[in-house]
Amino acid sequence: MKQSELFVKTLREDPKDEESLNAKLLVRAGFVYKVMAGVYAFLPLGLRVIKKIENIIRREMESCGGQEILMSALQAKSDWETTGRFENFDVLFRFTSYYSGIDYVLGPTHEEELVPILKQHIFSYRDLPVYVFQFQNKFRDEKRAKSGLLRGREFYMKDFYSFHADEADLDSFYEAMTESYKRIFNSVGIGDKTYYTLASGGTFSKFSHEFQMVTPAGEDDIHICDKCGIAVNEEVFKETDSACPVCRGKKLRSEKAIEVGNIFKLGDKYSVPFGLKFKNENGEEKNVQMGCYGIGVSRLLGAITEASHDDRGLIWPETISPFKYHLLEQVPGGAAELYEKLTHDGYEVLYDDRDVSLGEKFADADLIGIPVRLVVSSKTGEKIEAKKRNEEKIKLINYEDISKL
RNA sequence: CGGGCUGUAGUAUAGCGGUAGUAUACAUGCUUUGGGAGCAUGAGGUCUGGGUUCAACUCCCGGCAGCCCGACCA
Repeated sequence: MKQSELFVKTLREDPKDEESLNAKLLVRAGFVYKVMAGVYAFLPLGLRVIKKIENIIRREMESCGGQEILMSALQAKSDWETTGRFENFDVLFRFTSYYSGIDYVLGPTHEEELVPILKQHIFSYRDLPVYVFQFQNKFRDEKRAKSGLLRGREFYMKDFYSFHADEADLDSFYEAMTESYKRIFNSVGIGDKTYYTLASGGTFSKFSHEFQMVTPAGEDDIHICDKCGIAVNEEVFKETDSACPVCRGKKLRSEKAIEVGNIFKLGDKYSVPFGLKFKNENGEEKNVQMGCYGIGVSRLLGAITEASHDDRGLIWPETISPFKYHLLEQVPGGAAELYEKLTHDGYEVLYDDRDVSLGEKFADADLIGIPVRLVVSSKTGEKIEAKKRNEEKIKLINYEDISKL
């Protein structure tokens, strides 16, 4: 893509209405636009990152057997009354139609919508298990939105729900999903700082499990056991007499972290109020067992920003960068031919063809953070200059070498 | 939800009870081209409602908005 055609421009100054690093960088680099506190729009570059993350997650969810659907964001009050959560879910956005006086809910999560859907399809043990997932904006009326993309009132999320005939089946799927989550966080470039974390909130099992990425910008305190590689959330750490619940090791280190994923065994918490039952092999009626598995995609965008930047700007992991190559030229048209060739050969390249100084292009390239920068100028002759965003080393290379970067 | 801070061009900021300034971005022209280039010209602004005052962007009160701390966060 030609940068001159990108409608978004970078900002020279940090926005005054943002304090958190992820929001400052993403707004300045033109990845997102702040609509209001806790609500962001995704601009072309930001959306490309979102889509890359989404596709990594989608592949994993499909490999776990998940079928993608898209539920509605607008939900029925009656479904929320069925579970008793219309009254007591504290971050629930409720509103009333101006014309009809009918009450609605903006979905903060989708058990209330999905379970009635499955009631139309699940009757027999032969119908189980079922795995369903979606990507969708969620709405939560946070008392205090904060930290840029990390805690918003509207955010983009992957939510996966599993339905099982019994607890053993739920347990084994839960383990498979845990491994899938680890692969996802590795793929998006934060595997080394993301920990499988024991947390409270298990209504059905003793713990729920979070995936916590270590960062000073985080809002949770976790205790990491380097011996077995897991972490314990502060909220359950208090009850563990300072030992790792897994290996009983005593050497845990405390870190600030942000939750980037969360998996729950729900059991029959939602199948009971909705009457989601099936007949087993013996003709006995049983409650369906459920699990749910979330990843905050837009939060992940902010978290990765926090984890990967320097004082000049963003530094994208290759797998989720909006483009793989950023092509700069010294004089207008100087790299036009190379751009055509790269595009023709299938390279994903952002070509800075703007009529501005090379210095400004360097500054913007550092800010935007594409992993490989290519430059064509009077200094490069027949060669192409290549520099990685996370290295200082500059090399002169031939066209054939580009693919090896 | 409690507390604190802050609202001035697109963006970032200065200042003052009496004609609102700078940088940057933008428009036009010329000169430039390896780390946010130079000169000239031009256009563009005081969150909102009330109060005090001869006069309010400035002082006072309310509202709204943003950020931060706390509480909250299946």
